[in-house]
Amino acid sequence: MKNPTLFAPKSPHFFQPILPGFKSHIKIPVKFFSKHIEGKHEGNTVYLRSYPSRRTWKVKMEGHKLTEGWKEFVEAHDLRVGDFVVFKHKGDMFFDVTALGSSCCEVQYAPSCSHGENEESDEIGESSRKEKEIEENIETEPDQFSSDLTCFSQSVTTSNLMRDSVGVPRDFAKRYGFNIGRHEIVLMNEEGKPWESEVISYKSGKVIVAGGWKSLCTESKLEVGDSCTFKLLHNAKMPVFRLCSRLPKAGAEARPLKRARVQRWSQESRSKHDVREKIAEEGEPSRRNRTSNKSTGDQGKLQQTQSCFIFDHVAKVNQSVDNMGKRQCINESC
DNA sequence: CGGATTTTGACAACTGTCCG
DNA sequence: CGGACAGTTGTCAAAATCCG
Repeated sequence: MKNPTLFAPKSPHFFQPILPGFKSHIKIPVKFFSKHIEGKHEGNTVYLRSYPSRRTWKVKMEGHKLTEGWKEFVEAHDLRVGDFVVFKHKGDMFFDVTALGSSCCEVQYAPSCSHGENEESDEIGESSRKEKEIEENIETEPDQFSSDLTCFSQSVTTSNLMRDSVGVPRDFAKRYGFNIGRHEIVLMNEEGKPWESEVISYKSGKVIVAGGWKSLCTESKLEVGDSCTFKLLHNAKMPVFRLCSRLPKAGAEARPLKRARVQRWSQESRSKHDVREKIAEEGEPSRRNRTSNKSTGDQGKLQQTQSCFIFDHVAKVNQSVDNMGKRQCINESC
């Protein structure tokens, strides 16, 4: 399935999602690091350049982590959880950096007076980001979702993991027509990794997302008791349920939110989970804990389908990069 | 190749919780 | 307190896989 029209980019790229705890450091993918950096460059400093700031940021590299100076870069560019950052290696440890919002589009910065005027300055200005992406800043302000009708929250439970399916709130399902029939969708984690899935409605009125859930939880390190929020994106061929926020067990418990119809943090199930999780930990006699002996074959199929979606996603990122003026293939993913 | 076995998907019933 | 809703669990059928 090699496309002869594709070729390796002159400037190797990698991209990284902005995840909780991102301010202290960001990791360079090991593969990228060993291929393009390790042994090829002396010193432990990298230089980050960004289009909006038009200045160069000096960041310390410890192992394959960017540490000192990264925080300043993050703050200057108002990077938030759910964003993606594309690093284009221009050589000599210089990276052109592009920030993509959680909608997979390039982050727009208000044309502040800092542009041009600040070119010589060390300050980028406020970088006040255009608030056209309403799903931003999800980790620190979960309440903002309560007004965002394109979002819904669910908890990770032993049951939904076991069945590889997760419920969809009725109101949400109704609003977007998922309450009738079956709908192919894409589940996507914070890093943009997609899983083919389906929304299925039952006669009883229950609506579930079937398939991909377990894989997403595994890949995204979501554990039983964690609560996560999905945002519906309609900008693709099929609806995308993108994981845009997560609350670990402890954090979730600390939020006594009132029950809401669509936007809820599933407080009730959380308390249930506490009990059930203990049972699970002590060895739940699961009625469906038989291990699949066909998993290998199915995984092969799954990987094939996933790779198509990943390709789509990379293409999307490419497009955003392209918008900056130069088209490059991203062949170094994390 | 075909029967036996295992796995998975689909649905309904049950149960607990919340809100009006 | 009852209705609505969501999570869990039981059951069954179909599909997939194994194995002689």
